[in-house]
Amino acid sequence: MSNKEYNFSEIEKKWQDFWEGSGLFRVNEECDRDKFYCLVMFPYPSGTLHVGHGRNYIIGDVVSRYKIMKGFRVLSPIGWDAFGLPAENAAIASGIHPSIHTKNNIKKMKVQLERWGVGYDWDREVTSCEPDYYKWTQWIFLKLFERNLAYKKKAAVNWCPSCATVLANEQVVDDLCERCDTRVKQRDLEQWFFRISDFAQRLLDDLETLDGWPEKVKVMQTNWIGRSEGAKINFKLEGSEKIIPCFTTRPDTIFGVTFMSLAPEHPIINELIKGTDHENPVSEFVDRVRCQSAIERTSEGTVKEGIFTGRYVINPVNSERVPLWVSNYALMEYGTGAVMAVPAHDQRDFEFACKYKLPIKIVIQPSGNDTALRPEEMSEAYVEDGVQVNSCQFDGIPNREAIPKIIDFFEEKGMGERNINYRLRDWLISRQRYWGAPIPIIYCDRCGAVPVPEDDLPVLLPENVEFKPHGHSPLNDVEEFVNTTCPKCGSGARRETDTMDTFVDSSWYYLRYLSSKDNAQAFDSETVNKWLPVDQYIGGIEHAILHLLYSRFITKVFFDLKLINFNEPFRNLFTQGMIIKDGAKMSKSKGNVVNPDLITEKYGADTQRLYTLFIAPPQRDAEWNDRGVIGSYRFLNRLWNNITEFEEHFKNVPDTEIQHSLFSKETKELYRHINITIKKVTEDIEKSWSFNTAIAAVMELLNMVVDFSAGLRDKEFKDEVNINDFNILRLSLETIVKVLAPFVPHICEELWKILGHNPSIFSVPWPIYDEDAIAAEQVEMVIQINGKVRSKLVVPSEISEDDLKSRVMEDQKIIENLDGKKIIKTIVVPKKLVNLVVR
RNA sequence: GCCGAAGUGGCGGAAUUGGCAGACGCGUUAGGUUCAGGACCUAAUGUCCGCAAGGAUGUCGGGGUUCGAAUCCCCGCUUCGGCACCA
Repeated sequence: MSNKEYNFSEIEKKWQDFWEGSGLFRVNEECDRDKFYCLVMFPYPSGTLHVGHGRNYIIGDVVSRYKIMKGFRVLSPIGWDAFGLPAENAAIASGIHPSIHTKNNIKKMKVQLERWGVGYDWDREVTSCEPDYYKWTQWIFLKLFERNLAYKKKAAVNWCPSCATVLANEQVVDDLCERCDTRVKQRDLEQWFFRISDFAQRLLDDLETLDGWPEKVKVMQTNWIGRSEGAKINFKLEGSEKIIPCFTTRPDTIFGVTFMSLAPEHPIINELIKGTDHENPVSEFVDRVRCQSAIERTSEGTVKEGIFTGRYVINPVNSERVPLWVSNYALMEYGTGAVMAVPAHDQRDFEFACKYKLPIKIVIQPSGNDTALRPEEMSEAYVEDGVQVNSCQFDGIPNREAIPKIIDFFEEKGMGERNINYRLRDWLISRQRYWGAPIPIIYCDRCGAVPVPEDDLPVLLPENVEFKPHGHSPLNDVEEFVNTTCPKCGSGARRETDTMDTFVDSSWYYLRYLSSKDNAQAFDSETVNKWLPVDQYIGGIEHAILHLLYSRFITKVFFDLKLINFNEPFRNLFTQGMIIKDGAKMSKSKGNVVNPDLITEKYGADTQRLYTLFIAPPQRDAEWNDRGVIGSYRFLNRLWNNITEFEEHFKNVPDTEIQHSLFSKETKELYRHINITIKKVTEDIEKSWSFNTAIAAVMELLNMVVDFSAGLRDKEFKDEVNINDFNILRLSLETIVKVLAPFVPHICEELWKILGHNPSIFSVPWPIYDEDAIAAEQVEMVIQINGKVRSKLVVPSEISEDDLKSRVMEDQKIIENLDGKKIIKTIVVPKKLVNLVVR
């Protein structure tokens, strides 16, 4: 056999041009055949892609091409998440305008994507920084503003000093900026928010409908939304008509309240202390605590601190006077900003009470009361279940049962009500940066914040801007941008100079692909309703909360606006694992980036694709091994050489139907394995996306074909048996080429031609296997004695149990091993094994 | 602390209604081919004992269920991810 290396660069270019020219991936949205919307998360144009990024696009391409062969009309679009900080930071550093920088990067990355042979409908390309895209991002803002889902408020927000902008909660990880790892600070600023917290329950409920999502992502979103059930209880302020409500998940502990904690930001504090002896110390405490960052305030290790206000509230159930404190562990953003403190049954309250010598009152005792709790002996709060004590009419009831009863009691007496709280906060969407979609709002002294009329969209980003990181948007300094007239009253007014979080851009792009060139609307409802939800979404786990939660939210808003008829954007989600190099995630700063261009140059795109798929199951992280690439390259060359050496025969030997009656033992076995392989590959793709094992199965088949073809080499195919043998070889090679086509499309197109067919292999239906051919006539069975393998027997697969047993007893090795011992039990697993239990 | 995932040769990984552990590939070793290198071909390759035939042992550790456990149950350990002063 020849050992040439195939000319991948010529072949790959040729077929990439062919697919582009023949419009393999161009899809007419009017088409009503079986549709399949396959979507990969669109990239941020950072400049270059590494092999780790490649995994995402390669997986998406495998799915698209497989579905095409299965007869689906596949929509596979791509675009660019093109607004964002890196381009602007580059502008500050180098003076190159972000739009130039971004366009250059897009050009480079597009070449990379094409070189991988990943197929897209480029006619649908969207770029989020282009006015014809961000016009509609602004339109979406207006729609939310109309429905009061976009609003401005002053709040303590996360400020990244390095990025010189505010960040959403989701973009702060362990008190660090998700982008640049700088420690964020708390600042009181007036900012724009989207009311995502109004959708908390729906976002939670609909997770249950997402059967095609990884459990892990659903758990993460559930945690992030953080629902807790409980009650809101009204405490009267002593000496006032005022009520201070507080939220609790443990209304069963209401009789154990011994103090109340207010968040330092609580608006009532000032009036509580005004003119009293407590005014100065409490104010000082409040000011000091408010300077701390969120993490200093809220981490578990932080020492609890507080100060007495001098005032009391009244516990509604027993009229006890409850001292009112301000403490650093009460958060204004959660619940009502006031905590009813039960030191006996809450660890935080317990620590606080110990520190300030506040009373501890037990209201729940462990059941089986041999070990009754006593306050003076407690070293930590008792947070387990038990039986109510010191709780008047509720005494003796198990606390879990008491909860609804106590809430009913509150509701009857007007003391409080059922209540649910969520951890999810509203989405902070304004950014003090240039390179984003301007928020379409105009401030007028007379009319307030006025939305830009739809007809005036887009609010264009001015081109000539000075780039400096100074903590307010560079747009502030552009007079002709800022100064405008009020759309309502016509008097002089100023534009909003903040831009939108880029996650707003990416929260709706999957809709725009369906009408990327439509100048009259963001998307066409009818078309979108036909093609969405997305059948398969593929992307990184890092978006488990951010992008995927925001997109679900925006989809629900559109649903409410009756713009779309579906509630969830992505029916199936696949999160691929990271490619690791030298034990770490690839990054420029670590210098462990593997450049795909070098791999493609040396071995070709198909090799890179094959290795990326073969390296590990796609959902798992995998270590990139440069040596491993060569194995994939060898395999493709082996396949190439085994087909091309018979090229003449494929032309000359008539391609007659295979005659089963002419099968020899070898041909029958090969025919059987052809069918086994089709089955295995199909099931691996369909059921579990186990591309690595699918490819391994094809490798096994090729190994078998290589052995088989050795016997046919140099033969002339003249008699009937000969021709039949050759056509089995032909069938096996054609099958290999077909089932490999989604993985390594270029070489398969070329080999399909060499096998004597017209292009394209993607117009060929996915092969179907013959179930009957898979059944073997003979099987090898393992013979065990006491669970240890002692012999193996080849027997007819339909052998009777009696025949099998007598064959076992005649086996020389078994006779030796039995050594006269007594057989107590015989276990027979048909077609697999026989186990003799002996003593 | 709570929730979740994972742990198998020198390496990536395979095997799940419980039934031959290590498919496939990398690496390594030996041989062939080659002026040479690479490439290619053939064979071997978990560990230990043995010239061999063969035997023992082996899937993070310890128990258990079973004729039989990588797989099921219990108790631990390690790694990774999420949440974490959210009342």
